[in-house]
Amino acid sequence: MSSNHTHNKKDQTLTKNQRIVLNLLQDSGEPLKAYFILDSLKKEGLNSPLQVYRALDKLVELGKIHKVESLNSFIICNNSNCASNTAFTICERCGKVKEIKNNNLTEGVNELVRENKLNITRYNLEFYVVCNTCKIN
Amino acid sequence: MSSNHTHNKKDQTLTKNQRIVLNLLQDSGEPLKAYFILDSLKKEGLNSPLQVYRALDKLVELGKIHKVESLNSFIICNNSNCASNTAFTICERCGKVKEIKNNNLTEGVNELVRENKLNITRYNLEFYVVCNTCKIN
DNA sequence: TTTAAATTGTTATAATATTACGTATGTAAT
DNA sequence: ATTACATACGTAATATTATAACAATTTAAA
Repeated sequence: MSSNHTHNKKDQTLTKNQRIVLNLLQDSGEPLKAYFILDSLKKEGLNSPLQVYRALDKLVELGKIHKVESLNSFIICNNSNCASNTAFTICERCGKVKEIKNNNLTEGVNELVRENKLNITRYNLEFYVVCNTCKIN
Repeated sequence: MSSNHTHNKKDQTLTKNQRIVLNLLQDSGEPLKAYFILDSLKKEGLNSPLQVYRALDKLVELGKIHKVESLNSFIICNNSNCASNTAFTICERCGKVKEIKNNNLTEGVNELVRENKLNITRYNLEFYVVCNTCKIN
């Protein structure tokens, strides 16, 4: 049983559907839409939207993936120990999405949240940008 | 021609469909979904989803309303001179949505954006909270 | 090993949003 | 006033995103 994916222990507890959806998102690195995932995994045995949505829901719950709300898409979490707080940059020109992690911006936001003593349980931040590649061109 | 709505000059340039959609969102103060708006305005002459979506698109473009992405809903802008940057709190218990404006949090975010010299053109921030009312109960 | 919880597969349908097309309207330049 | 242009309109059809309902099965734990 070899695989070109690196899984941690916790991945072993995923069900088959959850695992193949996670692998696809992992390999892609880009945000993918539910029905694209469905089409891509037909050959793996996924037949209905609900199978995809159920896997996605679970993976979001586990913090392994995130939903990019304004794109109706799902992306692998690139921050292994991230909580439910998410922050993304989305390039307005090319659509590229990056998860922002552990930088001044997210630290600053966390501090602001603490300072302001809002009862914030989690947040989702979407920053629209012109990415470096697009900026040059 | 009297009205219980307060309109500024610019509202005069809105078309009929745009105006009745704006008025509904204004009177409601809550985020409303497109098809709810459609149902509500049947009697005013709105017949198809597209009429609603076109009005909503224009109003978003004008900055008079905002889309709350994670709710697929639209809410009146309560900050008359706001740009395309938006920040909301969303109560996880009761669903109440408030636009955050001109407070420490948004000022802080603006400063972080400046400091980090990201090519950010606009942002949408959604903070999930337990609102004061729900916190008590 | 029996019970409870979670997951599965399937069908159907709900909810959200856009495409395509032709018509009408308002505005500005000729 | 007439043309040209952009914007908005109305309507029908369709695409996209997501969930409900139900029965069967697997899994984990007591």
